Amino acid sequence: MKKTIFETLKNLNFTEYEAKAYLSLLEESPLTGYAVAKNSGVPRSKIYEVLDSLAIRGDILVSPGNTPQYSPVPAKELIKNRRMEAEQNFELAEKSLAEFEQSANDRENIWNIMGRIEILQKVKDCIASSKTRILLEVWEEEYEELESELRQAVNRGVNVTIIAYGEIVSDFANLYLHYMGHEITEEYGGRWIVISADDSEVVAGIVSLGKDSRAAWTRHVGLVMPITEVMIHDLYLMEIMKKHRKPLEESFGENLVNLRRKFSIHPDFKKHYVK
Amino acid sequence: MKKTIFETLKNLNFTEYEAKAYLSLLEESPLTGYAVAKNSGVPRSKIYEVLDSLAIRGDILVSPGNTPQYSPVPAKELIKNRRMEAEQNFELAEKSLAEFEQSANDRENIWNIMGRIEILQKVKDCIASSKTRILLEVWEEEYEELESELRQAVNRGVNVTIIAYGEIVSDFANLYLHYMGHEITEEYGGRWIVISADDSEVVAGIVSLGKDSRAAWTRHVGLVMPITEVMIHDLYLMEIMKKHRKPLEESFGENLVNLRRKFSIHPDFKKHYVK
DNA sequence: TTTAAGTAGTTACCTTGGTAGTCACTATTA
DNA sequence: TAATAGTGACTACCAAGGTAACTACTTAAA
Repeated sequence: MKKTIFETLKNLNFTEYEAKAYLSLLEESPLTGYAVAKNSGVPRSKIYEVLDSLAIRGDILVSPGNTPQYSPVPAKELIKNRRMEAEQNFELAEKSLAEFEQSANDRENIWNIMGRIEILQKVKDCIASSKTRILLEVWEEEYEELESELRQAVNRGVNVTIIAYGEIVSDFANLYLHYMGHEITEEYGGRWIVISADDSEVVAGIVSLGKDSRAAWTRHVGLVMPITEVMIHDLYLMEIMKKHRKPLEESFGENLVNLRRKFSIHPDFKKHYVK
Repeated sequence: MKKTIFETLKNLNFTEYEAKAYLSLLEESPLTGYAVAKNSGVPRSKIYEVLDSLAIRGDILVSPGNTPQYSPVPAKELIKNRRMEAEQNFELAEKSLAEFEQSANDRENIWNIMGRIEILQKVKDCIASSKTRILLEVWEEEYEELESELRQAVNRGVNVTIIAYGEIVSDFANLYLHYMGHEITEEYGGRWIVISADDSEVVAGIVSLGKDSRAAWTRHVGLVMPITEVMIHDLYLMEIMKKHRKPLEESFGENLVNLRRKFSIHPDFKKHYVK
């Protein structure tokens, strides 16, 4: 609980000492420098430079006198101010980086994306810039984070087809579900994501390894084509299954899950990716 | 020009090396690590850790291979991502600091505010939280920055009276102008600002010294009352002047500006405040 | 009235980690 | 061979964190 507060304050460019001092002032104020040091755990020998830097930034107020008193700017105001500063900086950044409007249309390279958040961000960008068709193979967990982007794409007139693992519901996309219990989910060795946008751009990779998740993004025809085709074949298969499940199950033994299991990736493959 | 770009990137938590590497990738991509080092001026021996940290943050993309290629995430996307992160952090901060809703209603202390921006921010907060009446003595330069807050206050039903130095126009407030040429402005030794909100809160100080500007904020009755009264007296005087200018000018010589000049603060007073 | 304890503030020094900067070394490729 | 590509081992610097020892003043109890 308290850890999150400190983390949050550090993200608002507080140092540890500054965070401690500010929080103890929020709890009780006004206080003398000595008292802030005592309550916050910041060494007395440091408290005045810490309070000074807070005062100069406008995060606390100083009441001068023989023993000055310190008081915090209310958290709400502080956040409001920080937000405005940040917004200004973003606008400045947009202006000064505007000249670098690049096409970056290389059909030769394969780009590596590290980290689950980054991967999902790239997938979102893909969806957002798509014009005609999206094929998406995705797990329930990731689908939830992509739903609003997908809905927007559909509203733009993009044809969205989703092959999903898990129990998802969608009123806007063509949906194909790979039903399965949770036990089976574990066996897969991890969740992956594959997206093909406008048959010209692909992101594919593992997303269940947190920071160690890896994906590739490419416009390389030699990859876009086969990956897109694989998904299309999967769709064929599912259409066939829908209509002819019984005869197929009979010919492959008691169920098709075992067949799937036979060809699946060995769970140990993870070890190659996780440091 | 280029300095601002580096400054801006540093504010988006780039290090100097990271900024150089990213900018050179924006100018030309994809590049090998070696080429990035060459174009950007980052030492070759550092370029890979720099590019790694950029890649892990998702600011650039890596195309693996015998000699990996690097490509930047377009500036627009980068800023969009940063903005989302920042917004999330602000919302988190608001939640975790919500418990510290303090009244901070001390009528005993006088709080020192350092820096022009911080002072104006405090004045804005005062205006925003006012309920009944605002008396504001202000220069044209500062008035412009406060106008929208003042307008909102009036729309809330707050009675706003402004004593202004300079040529300002306002269709919503009671406005009293101290007309004067620019030569006279210089003589004052600096611009000040005084605001009294709801007769219970006062901010007063100098705002023309940039970072060295100083102001006091207080709810101390011993200060709020006299300061508010001084402004009211100023208003009286201006009303009187409006109607009886001629006889007064006759009794004090050719004009009243000279009288004002006689009693004004000596310009050297600045030296006490500027380091 | 001296003593001890608490309050208030300052000076000096030390450690650590991250960033920056340099040199020297090995491969590989054209 | 020269340019390209990559690595390891240093040094320097600074901000942040951390500790110790000092002065000076006030208050309350022995």
